[in-house]
Amino acid sequence: MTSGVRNARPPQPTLEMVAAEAGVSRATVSRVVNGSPKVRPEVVVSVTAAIERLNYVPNRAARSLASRQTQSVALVVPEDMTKFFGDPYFAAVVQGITQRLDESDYTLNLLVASTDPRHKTMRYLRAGNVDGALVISHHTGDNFVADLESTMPVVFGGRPTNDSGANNYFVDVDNIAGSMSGVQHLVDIGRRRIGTITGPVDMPAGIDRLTGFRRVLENAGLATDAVEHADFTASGAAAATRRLLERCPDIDALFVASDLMATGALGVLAELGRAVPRDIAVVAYDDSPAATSGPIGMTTVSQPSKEMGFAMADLLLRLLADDETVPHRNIMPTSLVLRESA
Amino acid sequence: MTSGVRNARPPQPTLEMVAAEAGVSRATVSRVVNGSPKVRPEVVVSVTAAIERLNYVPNRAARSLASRQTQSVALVVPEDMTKFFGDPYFAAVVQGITQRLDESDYTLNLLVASTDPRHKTMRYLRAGNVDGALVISHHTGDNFVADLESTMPVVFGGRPTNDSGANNYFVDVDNIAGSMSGVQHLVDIGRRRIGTITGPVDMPAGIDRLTGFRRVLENAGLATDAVEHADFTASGAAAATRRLLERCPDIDALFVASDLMATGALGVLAELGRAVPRDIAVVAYDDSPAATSGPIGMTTVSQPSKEMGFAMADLLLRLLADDETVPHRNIMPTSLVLRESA
DNA sequence: TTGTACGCGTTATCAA
DNA sequence: TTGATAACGCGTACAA
Repeated sequence: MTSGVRNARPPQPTLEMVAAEAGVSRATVSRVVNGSPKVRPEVVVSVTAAIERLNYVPNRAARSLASRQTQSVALVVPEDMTKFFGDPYFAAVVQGITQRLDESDYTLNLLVASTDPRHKTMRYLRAGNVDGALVISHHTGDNFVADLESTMPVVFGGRPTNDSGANNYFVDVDNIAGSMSGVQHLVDIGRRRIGTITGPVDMPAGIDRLTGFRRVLENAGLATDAVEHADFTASGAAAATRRLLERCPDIDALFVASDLMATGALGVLAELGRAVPRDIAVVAYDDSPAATSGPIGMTTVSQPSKEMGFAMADLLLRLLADDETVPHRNIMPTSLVLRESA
Repeated sequence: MTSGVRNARPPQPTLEMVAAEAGVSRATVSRVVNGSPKVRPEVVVSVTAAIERLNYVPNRAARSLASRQTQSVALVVPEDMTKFFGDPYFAAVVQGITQRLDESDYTLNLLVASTDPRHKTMRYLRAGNVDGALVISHHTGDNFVADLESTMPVVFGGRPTNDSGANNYFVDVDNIAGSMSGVQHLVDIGRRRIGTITGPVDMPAGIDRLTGFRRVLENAGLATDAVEHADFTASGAAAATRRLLERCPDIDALFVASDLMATGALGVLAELGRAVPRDIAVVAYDDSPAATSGPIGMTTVSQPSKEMGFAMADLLLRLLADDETVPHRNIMPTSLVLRESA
């Protein structure tokens, strides 16, 4: 009932207190905490007991200040929250990352911000909050990454847009080959008027999947004009699909650059009474949960999103451990998964 | 090309360096950085210039160690990643939280972990990484919160399960009243055999929404046996719906405790050829994007999820600022949104 | 194997 | 208004 009681929290125990409790020096306690081999077993036992008794947990700020490392890494996502939460692709990547990190002592800091990535986020990063960074979903305009790389090890998910120096570390799939396999399937089942809903053309994944689309159609001697751009969201894809059908009402197949966008496209097709796959066959990209959660299972280009997250984290951890043998790029395989939509 | 170059990153500038650059003492630079009013304007200018020149950013560990605060708060979610990313409810809450935090100097640390919330997460929290914590989606078994509260200010999203002391701070809606409004609507439109798919019964939101369901039916003199429990996931709800329809094939209405679960239920109903709302009217809960993204718009109990996140963050920030006037609970309003499903 | 002593980069308390 | 100087809690040479 007394006001002010709220802030009357007991101070956390310190190394000093544990040392006193165990009757040794701070240094010895520190050694025990950090698992140094050169401590007498009996001392380890008594110190450990003291730690338990006091419920001691090392202070991270002090530890980080002294050791010059934080034992945590950041995942930087230059998108807004709704996009981040809306696309199952991100969920899969994050899962893979945390899975790898859970095997280590590192913790993850999620930095989702399109609004002002260069200021608040960069400040946070440069303030020594993390030892390294993972960057996914970056766009051509995101030049903050250059600054970042001069500060700490960085691993990209997806080929960086500024990969000129080829000194970047990244995990990716061959988006061109992936989309080619999907579009080729549409050709193989006899479709001749094929359209596409692309991702943003300021992102490698958007560009490359469009390139694959064009390449297949050119090889097959088909028209490549049925193209509409979207933004990797369901609503954006829905609008793009409407535009495309208005401009090219005769298409008999559609390659959509992500599962999430395909849900939007399929919604419009259903609304307009175009039967899938009979009237229009649809191939998507990702093989995320979105591919199977709708009324009609999507034929889609499967990429190992979760494994990519895992690989990114693994790469970064090895970088942080000064592993000299890590390869700069890790290109993972895609495969076409056949379901109902095509 | 030289190996080892990777780690040749320039050291971050320190207060000391800025002081030398500006020709003043560390203390003065510190004052400028922290916006102290008692520094000569001309000195402020020259120090600021030096800071710019050196691209200085204060080291957080050192600052945190000295000031005994971190300027960051945690959002603790005792669920696994898939659940967290799968439910739009969480997205909305996180959005609200970040929105409030963006107006402040605090940053957010997301801690999502059902696997081992008491060990790694609690350790992280107790290591002084954050000044306060937000807890959402907590279950009866989550007794780690007691420890947490003895360490730092905590604000809950949803009435805490151990709210005996009534000393907790939380933001919530009246789940009983909310669900009552939804179920009453089903009664009002003439439905007489009403079932429900509940949330987990170890969570207040699950329990209370079930209580509201029972209360309305009892008031109306209707049977309350058509109840199946689920876990706030689409697939869990789908399975529960199948069980319910097998046991009570005669139901003409269904109250589902969340929008996400309703997507699962609606899928099963469609699959089984039960027309909605004609054969079975459906009322859901949340009014998240999931309520309008499917083929049939959901009639649902709307709760201000984003605003709740905002309010939680606001409450915590005021607690951290030693605001004595903050109320312990903030109960926000719900409203029934009528769409096609009922 | 253990303890002493210094340094990590800031904040905060004094004097000046 | 400014500048020494002592914390803050921990890691780690170095010495014992």
